[in-house]
Amino acid sequence: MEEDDFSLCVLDNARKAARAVSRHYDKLARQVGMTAGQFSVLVAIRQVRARTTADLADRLSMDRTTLIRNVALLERDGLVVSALAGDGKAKCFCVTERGEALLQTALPLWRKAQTDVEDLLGTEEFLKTINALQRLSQL
Amino acid sequence: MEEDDFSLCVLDNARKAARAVSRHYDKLARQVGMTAGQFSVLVAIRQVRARTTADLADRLSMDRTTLIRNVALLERDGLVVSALAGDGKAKCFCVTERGEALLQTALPLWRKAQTDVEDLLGTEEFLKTINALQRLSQL
DNA sequence: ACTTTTAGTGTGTATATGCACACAAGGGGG
DNA sequence: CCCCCTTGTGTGCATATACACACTAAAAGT
Repeated sequence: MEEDDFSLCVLDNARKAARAVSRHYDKLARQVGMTAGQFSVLVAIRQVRARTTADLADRLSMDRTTLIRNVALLERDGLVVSALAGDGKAKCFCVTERGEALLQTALPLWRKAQTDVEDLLGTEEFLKTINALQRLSQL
Repeated sequence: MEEDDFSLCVLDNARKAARAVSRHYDKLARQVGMTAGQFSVLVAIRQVRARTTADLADRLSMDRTTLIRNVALLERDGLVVSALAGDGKAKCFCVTERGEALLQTALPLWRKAQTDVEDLLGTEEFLKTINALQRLSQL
């Protein structure tokens, strides 16, 4: 056990980083009445008109059932509507006008958060870090 | 909005990475009846004999109240005991024999998980990634 | 036509996370 | 002595996360 260096534990470091980042983005997102996670899902729905929830979950690298509950909160707040697709099985989601408006007020805050990180790391390191995170996601 | 590149969103990428890493480590940890997070806390308690919960939470970059509930689960399972320190306010934690035994069975799995990541990234990139995660934690 | 497979949705349970808040004890001023 | 401040602990609430499981409907096999 003595030869184990837990300061190199990927789990610890990944979760610490995610917690720190989430806290930072969350503080900003809550200024406009959402959580950081809700912002992420809202952007994802807006960008990719996913055909199924499983499809959307894949793109977010999130468990499908986690996504379902996240979207349910967005629907509750009137930011998103869901509808059954023609075939009667699949479900599709759309951002409402209110959701779109909220996104617009949130965007400047998101940009600030991004530049906060860029300022902390420097532009070059920023891009390398994003790349490292993307490679970890493939695990 | 068109100029925003959400594929560079630090929040998304950090959370995706943390979810992927957590899933990987969790699969292994559950083979010996714990979650990955519980393993982390157990190791932390063992390594640093923190004087207070706030102290321990700081080292894990975790909210103090989150830690309290995590430790409560460890106590419930008999892996950790807590005791009030002499001054009557602070609390200290110790890993029990059972907790130590469980740690020993979990360690080979942890080492495997670490080398899995190292194999995915390569040794040099592995160390750079850990470093990037640590810098993100400072946010 | 009936059965099986497949692709999709949703629920139950357990854990994790953190903010707001309340509570408790010791230590100084007044 | 009492008030207040600091330093601890713990709870309530809301959200996030994911595994196991159940349900539904189209599609395909025989």
